[in-house]
Amino acid sequence: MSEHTDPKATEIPPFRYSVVLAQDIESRWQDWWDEHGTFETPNPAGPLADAQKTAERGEKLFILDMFPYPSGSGLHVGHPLGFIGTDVFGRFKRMTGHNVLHAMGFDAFGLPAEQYAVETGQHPRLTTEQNIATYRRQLRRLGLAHDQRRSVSTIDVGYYRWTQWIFNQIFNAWYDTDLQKARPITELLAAFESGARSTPDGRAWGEMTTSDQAAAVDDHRLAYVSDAPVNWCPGLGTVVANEEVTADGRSDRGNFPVFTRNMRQWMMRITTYADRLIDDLELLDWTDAIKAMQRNWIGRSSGARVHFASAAGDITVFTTRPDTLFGATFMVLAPEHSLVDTLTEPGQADTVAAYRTAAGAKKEIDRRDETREKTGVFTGSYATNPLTGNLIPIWIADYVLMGYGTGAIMAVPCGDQRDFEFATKFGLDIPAIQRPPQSWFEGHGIESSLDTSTWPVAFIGDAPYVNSSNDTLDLNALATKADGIATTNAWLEAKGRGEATINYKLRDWLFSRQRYWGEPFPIVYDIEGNPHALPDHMLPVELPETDRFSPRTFESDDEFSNPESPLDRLQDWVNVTLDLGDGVQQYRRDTNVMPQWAGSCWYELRYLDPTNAEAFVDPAVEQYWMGPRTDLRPDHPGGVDLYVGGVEHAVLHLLYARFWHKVLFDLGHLSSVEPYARLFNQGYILAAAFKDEREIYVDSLAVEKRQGEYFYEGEPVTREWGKMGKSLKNAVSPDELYDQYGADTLRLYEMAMGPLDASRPWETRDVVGMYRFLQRLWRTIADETTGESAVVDTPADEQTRKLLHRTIDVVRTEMNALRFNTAIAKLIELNNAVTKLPATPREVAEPMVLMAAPLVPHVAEELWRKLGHTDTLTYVPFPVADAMYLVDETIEYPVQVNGKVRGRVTVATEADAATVEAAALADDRIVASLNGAKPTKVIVIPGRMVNIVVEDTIGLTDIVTAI
RNA sequence: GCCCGAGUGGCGGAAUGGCAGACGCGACGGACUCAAAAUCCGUUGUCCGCAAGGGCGUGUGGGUUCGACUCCCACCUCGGGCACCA
Repeated sequence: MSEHTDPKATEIPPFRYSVVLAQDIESRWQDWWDEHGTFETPNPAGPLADAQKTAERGEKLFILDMFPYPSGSGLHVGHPLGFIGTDVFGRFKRMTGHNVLHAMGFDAFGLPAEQYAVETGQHPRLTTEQNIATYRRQLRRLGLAHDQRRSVSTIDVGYYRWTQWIFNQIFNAWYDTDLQKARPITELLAAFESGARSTPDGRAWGEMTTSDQAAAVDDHRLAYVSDAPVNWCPGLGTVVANEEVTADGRSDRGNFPVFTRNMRQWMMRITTYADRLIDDLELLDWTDAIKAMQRNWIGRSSGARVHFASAAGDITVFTTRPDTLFGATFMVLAPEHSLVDTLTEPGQADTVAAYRTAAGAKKEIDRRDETREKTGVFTGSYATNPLTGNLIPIWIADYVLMGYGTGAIMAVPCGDQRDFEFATKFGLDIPAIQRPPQSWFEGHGIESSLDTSTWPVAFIGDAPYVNSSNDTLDLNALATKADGIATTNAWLEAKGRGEATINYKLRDWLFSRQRYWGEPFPIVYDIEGNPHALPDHMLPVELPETDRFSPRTFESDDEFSNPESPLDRLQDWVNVTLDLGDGVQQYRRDTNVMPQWAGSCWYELRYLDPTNAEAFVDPAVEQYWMGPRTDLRPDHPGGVDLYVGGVEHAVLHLLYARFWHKVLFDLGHLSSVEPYARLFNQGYILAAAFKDEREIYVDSLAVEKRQGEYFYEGEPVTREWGKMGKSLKNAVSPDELYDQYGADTLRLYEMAMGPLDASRPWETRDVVGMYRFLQRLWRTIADETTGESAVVDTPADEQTRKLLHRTIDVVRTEMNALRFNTAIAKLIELNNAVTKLPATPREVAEPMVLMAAPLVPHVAEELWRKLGHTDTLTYVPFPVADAMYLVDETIEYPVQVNGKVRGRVTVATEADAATVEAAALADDRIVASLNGAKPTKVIVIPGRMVNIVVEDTIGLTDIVTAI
């Protein structure tokens, strides 16, 4: 001690776990792991193969994070929550005998990267690569145990070459509805040629022109060019998928208006997979919430198509209640329905035209302002109800949507609330066709009556039919809705007036974008405009270099502008001379690019075999990592063992990726039916955000708190909680935490603040608690003055040993279940107990370091070294509790009287119920509590507790009054 | 409107039929220091009580049970998703 010369110099011991020491430990171990390839995971075959190592490491386990989009603002502490969680789990599993595959790539094509590049005037490749470098640096400092050799980016030519290859697989496939699977298009062609399959118009194949033949085949492709209504977004200068349009008709990126326009675009026939995408959800270990969102998005409903005769020919409607057809008294078409022009009588032409214009314009304004008041106009025409033979008026109204069903409905006003409101407003007939139960009338406070003019609302449900018969069909005697539907469907089919069908909300996936920063299509068009997939040896089609990468955008409300693809400007690139088997010819390249979702549809597969130049993945490698685990469950679908990511991808990414995976499975390229066997949604990190009086967010870091009020530059601001991020100006960078505490503290805090699937508010001031714990843990094992090990080789006392083994037991269970917050609490308890010992016994120190290792790997490695070990602890077996120390010789039983704990007794562990009961009744405090009252019943739960039931509570009341 | 999920101290949270509030933050008290920071030790749901001890307490109201934060019914509040889907 030299306090006489410079007291301050000696105040902090030289080897205390300070942030300086933490940073030193962390950078040294990160370098060490890299140098030693610690986290390199062996494959069973291919370039990364090491059969011996694969066997040694144990059972395979594939852990996956939703890979990040490298944005220009870098990481904030909310991003790595899931990454840390999977890292802790992966490290734990490595120590319990698993060959863990864990890698991290980048989803780097797409609109935001391009927008960022446009804003900064730099080429998107440059900005994207810079952003990736920033992400890599920030992620590396977290000490994540990723196999760096497997880190792929969707923008790598070696990656998107295979994205293009997969596109061609999909293009060259069709869906066989009999076999319910995709098959190569060559098999369809063969079936047409042989006559096994009849052509669309019944002509013999040989009599068709080449162009007609091509069209017949193209009509079946799973990727196809279609001239159909799409979502045109002038503000972005591109079309977007249905899934990218918000409920109020705007783009989810940029919030620009979106217009429905017919355009020639690439589509993917995802609708053919609708049933399998719903049904196979059963096989997945996903939350019910996500499954419900997917089911809801696909929107399967069974019903019937019914054909109504009219002057313009048959009009087909879709209904889920064909049994209510007797009550259909009018028909409503969507304003955009193709038969509206034909059906409109001259006298109604002006009214109808005006309504259609207004309905079209309505899409441009914010739909939230729309009132729910029904509007509509009569066309002047009538259709025939096939059951009643009655002529029913045909109306148009915007409550009928062109995009669902057939864009036309039969209106049953007594049984559908919307139709009821419409009929009421326009004075149309509302005959009752069901007798609602008495309770329904009572619930609405009206007399039971079939006079619907007394009804306040439509009746929807199962009830006896009335007025539901004609000469050949009678529903009136049927008991249930199911019977009514089946009977009506049979009648419709027999008469050729309809058929049972299943309808879906899901639409085909609009797959092309008129932007620069994406995968080019591996497609060229011949002089007749027919698309041809480029053969494998012509892949990749590299994204051409240009400095004119900005898309042509338009005024956001310029509905009738037309998209201009940036690639269209590169005519030298567009026009090519190729030999595709028919001799050298002129072709034009497709100038669209794929949507951002393309690259994320299959990245997990490329992690498996990132350097394979012959195939997108080696089948043996895919089988090893993704093959169905029928040892776990007979119907296991295969796929990633644990997929962790945010709930925001519940529909888009997860639906698209499942679709591609199933196509590749059908075509024989994969052994797994589903890509992600288990999905875990981590919560968000929330942070306080502050708004000034203009409702504008202000920089959270500059907000001051005074007496419970918040101020920004002296002005009062209001606080709210939101997802951490740039837009709310409340992002906390991990760099700040590295500087203040180090990465281990950040990791530990993020895991300790709550369950992984719950959102939680970020509180920088709480972080210090985990920092203090690491200091105490360090001090338990290392001498703060010398930096040497402080553990002793004398055995631990019995009590400490028991605590250790109980901790091991719980920590193992909790880590397996991804409950890291409770595992951490147990480790803190153990360490706090050990702190009170005169010295730390090695038999406690070593397991404690190993248990902490998945959570705080850097400091754990350092302590492991201090304990005399020379290699990384990454593959050291995780401690196993000795059952011997999990039981005590005696147990303390809480003793309740009428459910309230009044005392406790200690008895031998093996004591039987009678002994425990006797001990409880003999306890002084219990005797006092009973105050002479006779127990009517004594419940002894072995190992748990005793409850004494006293019916006569006079004794107890006496005690209370005595006090 | 429909479909999910959640309501526990000042705060984050723990306990999934058996001792409510583990662990952490904050707060309060103490040690060290000239002092402060850092660190360490102790107390901390709430009310009554000098204390021993007791009352109350998991959004609200019922129910099941020897026993309910936990299970059931109804309601309230908050968060998320879908939304004129025929």
